[in-house]
Amino acid sequence: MPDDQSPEAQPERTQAEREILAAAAALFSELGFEGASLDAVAKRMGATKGRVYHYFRSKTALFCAVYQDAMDRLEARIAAAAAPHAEPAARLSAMAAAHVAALIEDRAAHRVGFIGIDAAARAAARADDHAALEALRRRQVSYEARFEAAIAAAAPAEAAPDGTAVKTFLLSLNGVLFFRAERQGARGGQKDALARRIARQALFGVLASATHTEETTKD
Amino acid sequence: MPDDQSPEAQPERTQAEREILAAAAALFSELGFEGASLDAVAKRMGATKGRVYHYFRSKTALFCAVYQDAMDRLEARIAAAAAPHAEPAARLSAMAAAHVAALIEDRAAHRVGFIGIDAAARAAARADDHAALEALRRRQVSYEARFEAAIAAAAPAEAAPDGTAVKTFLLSLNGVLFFRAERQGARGGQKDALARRIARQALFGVLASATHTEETTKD
DNA sequence: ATTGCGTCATACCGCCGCGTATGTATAGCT
DNA sequence: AGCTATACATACGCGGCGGTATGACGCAAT
Repeated sequence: MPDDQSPEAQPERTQAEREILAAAAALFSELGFEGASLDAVAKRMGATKGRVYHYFRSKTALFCAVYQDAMDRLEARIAAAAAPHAEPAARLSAMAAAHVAALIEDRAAHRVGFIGIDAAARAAARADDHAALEALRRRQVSYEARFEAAIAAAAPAEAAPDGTAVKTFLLSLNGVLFFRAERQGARGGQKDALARRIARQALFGVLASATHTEETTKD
Repeated sequence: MPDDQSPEAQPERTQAEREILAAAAALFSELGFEGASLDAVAKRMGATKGRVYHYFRSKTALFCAVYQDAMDRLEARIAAAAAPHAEPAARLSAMAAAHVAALIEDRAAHRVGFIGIDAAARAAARADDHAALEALRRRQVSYEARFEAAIAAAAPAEAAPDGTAVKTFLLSLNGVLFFRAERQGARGGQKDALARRIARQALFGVLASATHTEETTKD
């Protein structure tokens, strides 16, 4: 079995590859996986489809490359943000803020993965494309598991949030991907402040809701 | 000018229409607007495309009908849930729980509107389709404004949540649409309990986060 | 019986988009 | 100078899908 699907070893991208990936991320983000045609991706770079197919086997492979690079950068940032904190609550807070900040920058690539991965899986014909998409899904799951563990560590031991609460928490963080890109041109400090505000709101939700659970059952 | 686009007066749907709408809601929800073909919708009912086009002008019109009916039911439930409560906090809590409960049932139709409305707008060619989609968007906005007002009424007056907090709150509620349909076959009581838990988590997030705002700015 | 209308099914057109096959220009190597 | 590999552009095949045109079948009214 060839190990050409090694999910970690992506030594470097060519400038030509990065240009294609940037155009693909932008168009996949705007129009979705099915809505964005490879001709449109190529035209965005002033090129034609032959160039895209020279570097990527299929539309699905291009999709996977976009999201895989985004996950590389995201995981690096999360690891860097979580490392200096030993206190569980501070760790979780830093992770959440770093997660949202990473989504704000790199917005296009993360919209791609969050919204279009199902569509890509349906359109995939080749077996290796399916395998690459499945690897990406597993990577999403393991990434979310890291947050689940951080939440469990930060929450009071007698009232750990359940799976639904964790999913709701993560969706609150990922909600920035759906915000209209109107105020996209904010300063770096603005973005960090926005990320921290969203992270705090989501954190209050999980922790507080789990603390005194099943109290106000009646309206 | 004919007033056949009256957004409120939908006297009744035929049985044949309801069957088409149900099939369309299911397929649009599973495959998205672009991924679901009208042939597939028809085949799901054991019919052909001619039947669909006999009752709906276009694919976009079918899409709009699905979501419009769902919004009719949703707004009716919200109004019924909010009516008996005069206390702002209780009102908001009841509205949020009713919203999530309505999304859990009617899941397919609401996934359609939440996920596929942009794709439908891009694919729309006819002018009346664009007008119908625009009306649906305005309806979404006015619906969310109702929650925004309810939040402002329930929050302490000196710290009203801003637009970002409100959007994050609504996305937390709408997160159920993204949950995998694995545990879909839950009892009615289970669904209500799930809806209340999600609503409580989202509520704790907005209100608590807004109350002592900008406190833990540093990690 | 005939006419007309509602209710579909069937057949077909046109377009678009993925993928491929082929040509071409440039750079590097010998 | 030739030979080869890289890096594209161009052109085409082919299937799928939205939309339309046409026809068939039943039923109700006359």
